[in-house]
Amino acid sequence: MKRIADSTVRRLSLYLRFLEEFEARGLTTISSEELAARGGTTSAQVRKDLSFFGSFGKRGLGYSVGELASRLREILGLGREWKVIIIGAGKIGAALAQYHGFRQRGFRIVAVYDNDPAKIGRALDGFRIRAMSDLVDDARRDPVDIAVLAVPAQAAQAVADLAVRAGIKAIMNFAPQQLHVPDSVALKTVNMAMELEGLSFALTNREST
Amino acid sequence: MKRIADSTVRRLSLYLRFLEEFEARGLTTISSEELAARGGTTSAQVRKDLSFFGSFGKRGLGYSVGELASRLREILGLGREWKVIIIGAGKIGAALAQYHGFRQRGFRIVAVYDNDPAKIGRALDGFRIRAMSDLVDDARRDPVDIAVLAVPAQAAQAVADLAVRAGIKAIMNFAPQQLHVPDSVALKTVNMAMELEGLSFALTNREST
DNA sequence: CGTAACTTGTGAAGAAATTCACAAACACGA
DNA sequence: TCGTGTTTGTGAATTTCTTCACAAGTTACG
Ligand SMILES: NC(=O)c1ccc[n+]([C@@H]2O[C@H](COP(=O)([O-])OP(=O)(O)OC[C@H]3O[C@@H](n4cnc5c(N)ncnc54)[C@H](O)[C@@H]3O)[C@@H](O)[C@H]2O)c1
Ligand SMILES: NC(=O)c1ccc[n+]([C@@H]2O[C@H](COP(=O)([O-])OP(=O)(O)OC[C@H]3O[C@@H](n4cnc5c(N)ncnc54)[C@H](O)[C@@H]3O)[C@@H](O)[C@H]2O)c1
Repeated sequence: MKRIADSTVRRLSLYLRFLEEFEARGLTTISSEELAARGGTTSAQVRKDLSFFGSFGKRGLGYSVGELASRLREILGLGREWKVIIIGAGKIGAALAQYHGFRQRGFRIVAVYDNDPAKIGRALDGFRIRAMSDLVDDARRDPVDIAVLAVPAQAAQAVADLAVRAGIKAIMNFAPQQLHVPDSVALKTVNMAMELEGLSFALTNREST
Repeated sequence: MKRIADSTVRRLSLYLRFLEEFEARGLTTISSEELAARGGTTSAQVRKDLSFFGSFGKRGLGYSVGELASRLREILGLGREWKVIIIGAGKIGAALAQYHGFRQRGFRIVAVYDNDPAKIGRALDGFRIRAMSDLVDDARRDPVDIAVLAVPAQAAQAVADLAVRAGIKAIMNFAPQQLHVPDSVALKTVNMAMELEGLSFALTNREST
């Protein structure tokens, strides 16, 4: 199978979001043109993105909203539930643990970890915060799919190494730190300072043509 | 001037981060090769990225860490202080308001807004939470550069419109919602659920070659 | 049934981004 | 001063991504 670009996957997520909106409004079919308009892209792009995975539409008519949504869920691997742990019960970790938007999409937070003795054992939105020393055993007993890292930058690499050792296969990193993980582990880093710098660049270089 | 790709700007941010690390360690010169190794890219890429803005290196030697860092800061528009407001004093908004990593990089949070009467007037990390009705007047009196949106998705577009009306020139959006703003306003959306879906896709499609 | 109006799926063209590859510049040691 | 070993800056080649454009399929309707 051909390698699918990151940007394609990102757009598929977006399409799914729009389809769910349409579904909620009771619409049953949608054209690539309409889908493109919402997503700020072109109808050819939409069709090309989908064509990597098959042909889901009907010529002259468009796509069945429900069917395309469920095909996209399948493609994105959202048919199942993913087990997620959060490491670092600080400000960002707590916000994420309490955020219910993830569960709706099949990402179930199963535990929260921290290494601060003052936090371990305390409750956080229904979770009792667990010690880092429990992580490997816990994950061996009950495998975890994704680890969300919300620890300080200096600790991030060591924590990532531990997560890898615990058998975790994907990491979403919020620490402003470039992490190194084996190729077999999927990694995404969200660096908010970098996003702000992108805005700063845009503001600074607006006047020039 | 040629249009600079988003991915290029992103890498420049990254390079700057590494340079600051090197600077802290007291190193004075660095080669594109070393810079590339940290960033997971190639030396040619590094040199090409920089070449859009000038030639900052010395052949046979590499780049002066301090000088390149300050050139990058200039390019990214980090020479000045940017005024930032946070709209939505919920879990994510509070985490961001209390996060000191932004100020270090020249992004100064000047106010936090919310529309919940129970929250307005309360203190949040030194800020008194202000009412949405103050936003336009406040911003007219004392212009703001960037608005960070941390409100529920349903409210996001209306809040963005208000921010635009208040003269804000850049928006960083955390709501899982596609926003429409005039071309003159820079927009970045961080959608964490979409990032997770990217991991889900990677995990699902790992076995296939 | 025939035709008009749509819309998909996809090769081919075009644009953009990345990598290659090498001349030119420089440091340094003998 | 000369030769050796580096490393930059950049056109050219290559790869990747996006857009174009159109045949083919479908519906609607008289
Ligand atoms: N707060 C934000 O808005 C924000 C924004 C962008 C990025 N970040 C990044 O997210 C990370 C967390 O930020 P925060 O504001 O939540 O910080 P925080 O200090 O509130 O929380 C960090 C938590 O990690 C725990 N911790 C520290 N070392 C650990 C280790 N080795 N193992 C396990 N747990 C450990 C601490 O006990 C603490 O509970 C940081 O890297 C920060 O740069 C935060
Ligand atoms: N918490 C997370 O970890 C997380 C993660 C990803 C995305 N998000 C997104 O960030 C946004 C905020 O999430 P949260 O968890 O902080 O929610 P929250 O409910 O804790 O906070 C939302 C805040 O916005 C305020 N608000 C609501 N409508 C407003 C309006 N019209 N004008 C001004 N303020 C208004 C509310 O009073 C509240 O204080 C949501 O869109 C959410 O989907 C949150």
